[in-house]
Amino acid sequence: MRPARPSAPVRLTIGTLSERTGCHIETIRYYERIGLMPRTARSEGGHRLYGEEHVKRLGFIRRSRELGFTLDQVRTLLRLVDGRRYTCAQVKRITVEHLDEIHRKVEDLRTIERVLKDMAIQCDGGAVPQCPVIDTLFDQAPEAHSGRTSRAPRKQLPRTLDHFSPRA
Amino acid sequence: MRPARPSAPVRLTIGTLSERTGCHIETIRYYERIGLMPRTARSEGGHRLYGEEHVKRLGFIRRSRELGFTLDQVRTLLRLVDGRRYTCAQVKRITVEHLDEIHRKVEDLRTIERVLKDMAIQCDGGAVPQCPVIDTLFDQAPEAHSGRTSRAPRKQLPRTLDHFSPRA
DNA sequence: ATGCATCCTGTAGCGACTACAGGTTCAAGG
DNA sequence: CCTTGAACCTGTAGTCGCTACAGGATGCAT
Repeated sequence: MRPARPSAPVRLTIGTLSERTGCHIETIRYYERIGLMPRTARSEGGHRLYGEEHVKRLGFIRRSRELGFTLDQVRTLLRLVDGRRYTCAQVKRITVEHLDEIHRKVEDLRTIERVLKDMAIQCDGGAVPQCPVIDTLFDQAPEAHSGRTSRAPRKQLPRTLDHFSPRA
Repeated sequence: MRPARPSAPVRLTIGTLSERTGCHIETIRYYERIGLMPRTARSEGGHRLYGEEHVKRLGFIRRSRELGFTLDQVRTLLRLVDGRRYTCAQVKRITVEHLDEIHRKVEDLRTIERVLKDMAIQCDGGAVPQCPVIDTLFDQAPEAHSGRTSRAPRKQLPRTLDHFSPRA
């Protein structure tokens, strides 16, 4: 885990760091620009040079992103770690909050899945210019601010479209 | 459903259309700009004027969006409808494709949910600067292009982060 | 010396909106 | 007819998390 000879620090190029972490070069530079990764030492010609600590840090970021944390959440987590003044309670709060959001997304998507399935099941897939999906999309009015266009109670759909955008 | 007197067509302002459909004014103008909504007649002073057909069309768009179709998919659907040369088979194909993607997202999110839960469950939520979540995020290396940093088989996580971006 | 892979900075693009700034029009009340 | 203020107009920039260039400099092997 720890380098055999601390007197000869490993110097990695951005390409090597990219390979080691699976994170694109452009993304690494982007993370540096927005302050998630530190500005590193440079070679004479200005190329970035990294060490094992950067592999670790970038791994942390990437793993967090894989779990759906936003970069803002990652930033918060890293600040806590960097300051060494974090508590398990703080980290748990962020995690549980995020977990709640994931859960909500899953629920919403499953509702959408159900509605779409119901619609698709009525198609005969025929060559006729008539389709129950189109009819349903036209006739079931979306939630209006006011007005009573819908006559029958509809299946409850999520009010927002957040599942398809990066952030609420 | 149909207007009582076709000789006196209903003329709605963009604000009224917005209220009737629940779609923000800016979004309506945006849809016009990208060609999803037609350029309408204007008042003398240049204000947009809409009729019932626009309420219907915008409702279609909004409902489709609520079900997670992309604007590109909506555009395709509308083109089919507009040309009156669509078949049930075409529409069904688009729907089922979309359904598959929703299903994949649900699966991925549920995996993430499981992993996060496993992590959170190990926290005691204490005031100590030590947390299993942080440890896990640091130690479990993300998928690397090459290299054998991970020693134990990890839970399979989705390879991409598409669930958190608008489109693949 | 030469080639060429890799690196650099800076900017623009993606999707689907949202949020202004800075101006014009509309409709109602006096 | 005039004023007020809500509603409208256009155009541009910002959001998130990257990705994809363009146009050039560097690093290293031959």
